[in-house]
Amino acid sequence: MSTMTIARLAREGGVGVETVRYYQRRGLLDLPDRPAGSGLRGNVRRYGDEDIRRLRFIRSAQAAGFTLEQIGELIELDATEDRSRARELANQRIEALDQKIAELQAARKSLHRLAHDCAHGKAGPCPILTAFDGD
Amino acid sequence: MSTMTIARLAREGGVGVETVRYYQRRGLLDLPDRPAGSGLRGNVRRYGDEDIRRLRFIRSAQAAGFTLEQIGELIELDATEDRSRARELANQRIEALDQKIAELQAARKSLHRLAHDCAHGKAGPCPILTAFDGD
DNA sequence: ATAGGTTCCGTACCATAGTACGGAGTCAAG
DNA sequence: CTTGACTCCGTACTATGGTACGGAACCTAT
Repeated sequence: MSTMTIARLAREGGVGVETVRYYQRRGLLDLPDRPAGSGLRGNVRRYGDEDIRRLRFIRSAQAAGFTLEQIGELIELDATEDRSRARELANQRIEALDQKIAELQAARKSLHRLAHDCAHGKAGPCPILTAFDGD
Repeated sequence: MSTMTIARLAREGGVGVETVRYYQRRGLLDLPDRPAGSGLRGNVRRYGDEDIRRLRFIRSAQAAGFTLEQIGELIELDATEDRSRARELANQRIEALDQKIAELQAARKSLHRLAHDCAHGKAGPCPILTAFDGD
C-alpha cells in the first residue's frame, strides 16, 4: 500500500479529499513530489503508509482536543529531542481533558435529571430553564 | 437586582457585553423595552434576574454541548407542553455526551502513556506520532 | 483515441460563535 | 452643565476547521 492516490489516502483516514488538501496547506501533511513521469508537468502525487499514519495521528490528536496549530507543533516535536516540551503539551492537555470530562459528566447528570423529571412530572412544560440549576 | 444595565448582566453571566448583544440578536435573550424616560429616544434598557437566569442557562447548555440554535429551541420548548420533544433532545445529548466522554477518556489514557514514555524513555524523541496507536 | 473519472491548484465560500468599531445618545458625578 | 463612562446599534471583522468550484491536466478502460 505504498502508492495510493489522494482519494485512497483520504478514505483510509476517514476524511474527504479536500480535507487532506487542507492539511497539506496547513503543513500538517507532506506534499509528495509529483513523479516526473509521462506527462508534461509530471504524474499525480502518490502517498504511502507514512501518510496514513500521519493523517490518523491528526484525527486522534484532534479528538484529544488539540488544535491544528498545536498538532503542527506536535509533529515538529516528534522529530526533535525536546522531551520536556512534549511532556508539557501532553500534561496541559490532560489537565484540560480532566476539566472537560468533569464538565460533561455534570452536564450529563443534569440532563438525566431533566429527562426524568420531564417524563414523570405532573403537568405543564418540562423545567428546561432550571435544568442546570444547582450544578 | 431587578434593574441592571447590560454590563452588569454580562458580568453576572460571565460573558462580555458584546456576547449579550449577540445572544439578543440570535433571539436567545430578550431585548427589553427602553423605558421612555427623560431622553428623547428613551432611557437605556434594563435587565432583571430573569435575564441572568436565562443567560446562565445558555452558558450551561453550551457546556453540555448544545449549539446556540438548539438552545433556542430549548428555550422555546420551555414554554410549551411538548414533553416528548424535550426528552428527545435531552436523551440525544446524553448519548452524544457518553460518546464524547468515552473518547476523551481514551485520549487521556494515550496522553498519559505518552507523558510517561516521554519522561522515562531512554533517548531520542518522544513517540508522539504513535501516541494514539492501539486505541 | 476518446470518454469519464481523478487529480491538481488557486480561490472563494461556509458555519459557528463570537469580537471589534464607530458615532450618536444617555447617564452620573463633580 | 460639563466630562467621562456607558449604552445603543448597525456593520464589519476574526478564528477555526473545513467545503465547494472550476478549468486544465492526467489516467484508465474500452
